[in-house]
Amino acid sequence: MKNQEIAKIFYEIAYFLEMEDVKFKPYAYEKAALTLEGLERDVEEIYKKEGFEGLRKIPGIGESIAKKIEEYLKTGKIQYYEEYKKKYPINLDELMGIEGLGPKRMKILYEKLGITNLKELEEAAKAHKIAPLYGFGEKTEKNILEAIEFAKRSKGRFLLGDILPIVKEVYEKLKSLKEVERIDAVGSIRRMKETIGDVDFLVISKNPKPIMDFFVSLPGVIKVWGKGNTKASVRMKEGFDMDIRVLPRRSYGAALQYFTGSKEHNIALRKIAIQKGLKLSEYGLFKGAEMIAGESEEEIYEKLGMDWIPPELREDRGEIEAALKHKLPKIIDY
DNA sequence: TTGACGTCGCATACCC
DNA sequence: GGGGATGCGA
DNA sequence: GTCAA
Repeated sequence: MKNQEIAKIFYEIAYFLEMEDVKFKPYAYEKAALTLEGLERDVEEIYKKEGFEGLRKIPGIGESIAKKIEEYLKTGKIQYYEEYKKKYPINLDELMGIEGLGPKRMKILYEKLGITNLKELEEAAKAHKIAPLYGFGEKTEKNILEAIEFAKRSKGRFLLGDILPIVKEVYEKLKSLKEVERIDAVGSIRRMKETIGDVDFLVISKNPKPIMDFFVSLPGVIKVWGKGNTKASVRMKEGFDMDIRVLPRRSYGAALQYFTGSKEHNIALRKIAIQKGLKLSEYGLFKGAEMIAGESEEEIYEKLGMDWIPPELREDRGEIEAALKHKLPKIIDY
């Protein structure tokens, strides 16, 4: 199955293009990569049976990207990618995962300091070579060092079973605050995925300040990434991150829907909205400037002509088609 | 052939 | 110290 | 670079 190998190359091409500030091509390559990853069929098999035209039928894959897939299947390489690797001989496997370090700053680090891997990045940061660079500073240098420590220890995803007890405890504490009118844990934790990247809480409140203060000083918080009036983010001692957002009641359902995801599910929903002449965002479902749904998830799905979809099914793997036909499978409850 | 491709909060560095 | 710009993450 | 208008 070559899908994953090719997807990885496309992600890296997207990163190279972002380094050069090319507009929108990164988006195209990322979309193609994402499609390949989620594809049931093996591209090699598609190509054998249906040839170039078969590849072109895959959504998000046009003339140019199909050619590159063909080239990879025939030769095991993609010239376009090889040239970028030559131009920027960087270990993206290691460096793409460093939080807070994106393509723009990576380019500067490579060009000014010749940094190509994690080890070199760490040495440069420890020797205080990074802070004086244009666009960097003391704070950024320190953040990079912390991000390296984190990347070394974990791969950034956590088992649901490991963090669920901690999240439940935090949830109960927040819920007991008098300023909290409602609270939900969303994201992959609400979808009950086996692995969780980070934890998201949504809150309704008219007085967010005390909630934010409480949140960033919870026991187990080892770092505050940021804290404002509507949004805060922390790292827990177990190594995972938690975010909290405060929202108005009128758009809470839309936010629940949006932040529960998955990303693929949301993209598919937005498309349905557009087909109906509507616009779906984290703020609500709109007909022109008028909000026609937003306070509850149920009304959003209803106005889109479908049954409410349980979070566990929201992966854009057929659940939307089923909900439009009102033929969702029942989830076994216990 | 041409326009859209999400958008926003936060932190940070830069400029005045 | 304030204010618009940029990078990043979501 | 891809899609849809």
